[in-house]
Amino acid sequence: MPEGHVLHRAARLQGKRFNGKRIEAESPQGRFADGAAAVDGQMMETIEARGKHLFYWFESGVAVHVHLGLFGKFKLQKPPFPEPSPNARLVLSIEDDRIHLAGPTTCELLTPDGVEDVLAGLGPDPIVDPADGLERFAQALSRRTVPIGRALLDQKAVAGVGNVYRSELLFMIGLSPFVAAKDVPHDSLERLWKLAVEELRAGERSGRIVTVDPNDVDRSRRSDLKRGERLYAYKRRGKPCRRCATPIRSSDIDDRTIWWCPDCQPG
DNA sequence: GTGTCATGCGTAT
DNA sequence: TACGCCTGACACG
Repeated sequence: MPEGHVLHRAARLQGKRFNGKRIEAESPQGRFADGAAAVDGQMMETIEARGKHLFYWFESGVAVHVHLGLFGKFKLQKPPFPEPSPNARLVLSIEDDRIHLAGPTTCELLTPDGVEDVLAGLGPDPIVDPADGLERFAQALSRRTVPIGRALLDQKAVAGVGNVYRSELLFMIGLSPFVAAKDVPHDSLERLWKLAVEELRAGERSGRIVTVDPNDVDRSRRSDLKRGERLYAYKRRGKPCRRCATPIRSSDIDDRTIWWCPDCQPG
């Protein structure tokens, strides 16, 4: 589930194990062989996430930049380590832990300047910039005529929100995805930002996206929610809205599907 | 077994 | 706007 929370969680959990350790790096698949060779045997200094991007910083000052795209996945493995699958782009090992990365859109070696270039293309990250991000978020949207549902996927407006969160956040504040971004009232943008902060944080902590209020599904605790009970709108086309029972609708904006409740999100 | 779809995004047209 | 890239889960027969 590679929206921003996944990368922040990976940075935290992997960092706990790997920071300050000398690592072995290899690319069984071969497509990152040169990069793996360049960092093999180096000390891992820190692991940082920003939006949907992850950076492994090494003692020589270079960074490995990973973007999972739609398919990429990390696995954390413990000894005895299984044979790396042949499609593993990158495997980072220390004595007691191993990071196994397969299917990323991006896995590249960058200089600090290269990292700066990536970061320059990103807007505020709700997890990194909870307090001062709102102003930049609102500014980025203030002149955009595109629908808010589309603008939320623009990583330059807000870094880390993906297709699940955009449907869920808009449902939660009762805003139609089709309103032009520039026409969204400031107090709605503020609620949207604050909710993004809360929800991405919750996702980072739990490792899954759960937006429903337990009262809306008749369960006592969020963590008890089963698959299919955790979201309000995403992938629920035709199913009754959890708040008003109107069938959830879906449509495409720029070739990505968005789901919404026509009654709770008028417009 | 085969086909479809997906939590993303860059590039070409 | 369309396509390509990359993998895995699931529906269907």
